[in-house]
Amino acid sequence: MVVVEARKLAETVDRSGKRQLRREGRESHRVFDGIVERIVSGSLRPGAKLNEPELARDFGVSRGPLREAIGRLEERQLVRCTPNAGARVIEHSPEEILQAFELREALEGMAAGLAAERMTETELAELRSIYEEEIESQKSNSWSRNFHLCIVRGSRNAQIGRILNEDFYRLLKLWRQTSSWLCHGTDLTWNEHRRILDAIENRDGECAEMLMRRHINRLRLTSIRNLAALEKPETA
Amino acid sequence: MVVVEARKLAETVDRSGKRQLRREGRESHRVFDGIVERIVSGSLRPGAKLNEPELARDFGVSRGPLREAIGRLEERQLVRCTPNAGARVIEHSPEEILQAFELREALEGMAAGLAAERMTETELAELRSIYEEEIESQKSNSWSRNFHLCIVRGSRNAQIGRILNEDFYRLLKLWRQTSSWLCHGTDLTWNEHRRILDAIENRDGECAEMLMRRHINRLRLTSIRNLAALEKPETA
DNA sequence: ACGACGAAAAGTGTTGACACATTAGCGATC
DNA sequence: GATCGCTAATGTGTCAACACTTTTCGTCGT
Repeated sequence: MVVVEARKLAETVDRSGKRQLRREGRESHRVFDGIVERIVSGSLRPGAKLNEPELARDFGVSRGPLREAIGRLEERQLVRCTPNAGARVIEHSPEEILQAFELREALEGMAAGLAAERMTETELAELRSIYEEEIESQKSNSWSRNFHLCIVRGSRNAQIGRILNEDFYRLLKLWRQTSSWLCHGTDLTWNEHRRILDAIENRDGECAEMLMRRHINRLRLTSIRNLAALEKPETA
Repeated sequence: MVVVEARKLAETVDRSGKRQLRREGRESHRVFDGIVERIVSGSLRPGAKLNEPELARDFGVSRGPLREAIGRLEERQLVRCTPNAGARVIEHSPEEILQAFELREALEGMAAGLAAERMTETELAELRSIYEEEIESQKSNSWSRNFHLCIVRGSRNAQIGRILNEDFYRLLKLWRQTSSWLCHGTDLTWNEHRRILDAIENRDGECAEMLMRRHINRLRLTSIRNLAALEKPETA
């Protein structure tokens, strides 16, 4: 009896047009993407608390799908949960960020080597055009990612691509929000990119890998210097 | 009234000792681990459906935490969800598995190089004792992982370690359940391990990385040969 | 005034129920 | 006899409510 009552009530609410269930897949995905966006855009700073009732209200869902999304975020190392205290946006130490650059060196190095062997002529032309746009616009910040992205795609290795795209590049965007010492593109970048492009065009996998690893290692070392200068400002 | 009834019932159930809410963290973690165990042990075969009501009953939880666990599993690429059709254990093609070995080559190669520079004398002694146990027991299957694991730990890079431990090694265990063509340890393994150990003991990072990459690449190439032999059995 | 205690508020972890989708089973039709 | 359509059963996606925990804030005592 009670159940029937509840059901009738629910149906009435539905008929009134308050909210009909949509069939466009799962809400938890939308919420996941939304929270990722808030994190990498800086709207949710590292260390910030993820208030479940508030977020649920923001995204117009109940706490069920929201908690699903938070679980996914924790699995992706974007938030950390503490028992009975909820989730907070993860805070990475400089050491962890620099370790991630070692990881990136290994992955993008391998990717460049594979790309040199596996890229099609069409992809090669695209890579060259990306490089030329990069030079022209004199902006390596946003376009640099495209250059690297194009090479990773060309490696024909979805496993490596997934880690870089869905883990590293996402975190990089976040780190740039908060860590000013992280090395951005400089004049050196373009020359390094040119040499990498050249190696790939010559189908020289070994050389492409070496140059890519040097390129990323230089970014890491420069970041370390920036960090040291930041922590010891007496040299200024 | 109804609510009070439900509450009293719940309390009664609790008092009877059937199941009181524990404070040891979240159920979704336990369920996650449980399902991972079922997947890597072969109890849940690739392609098998994850029936939510059934699994919920098995683990003694409701579907809330269960769905949280499934979301985490999907994020870890252990299951794949299709809208309104639930989750199935992921099926990796041979190509994907072989790509993962390229990923492993990059990561473990880097890890070996870093380990050569960073391992303490204590860790080095441990690595040597693992190697010697491996020789003695003439079993590289189970111990090989320990040898590799020890090197990864010695690299002092938690980012690389996390991907290998929580992604690759977990999947490797699963793949070995279903893909007979995957290369296991052979006589060659011990000699390769010996040379890697030697390079690390000599603090020769470059050499350690090269040897580790060759080692893993050989596993990949041997697996490819096994696979080809399996698909073209006319040569037998 | 300041700190300890305790009640109220807010938040987290979990549950059972509901709306919609898919699937399986059955009978009618050709 | 096989196929198509309908119906019931099973399953997925979501929600609101509940139990317990943590935090907040007001009160009291010193």
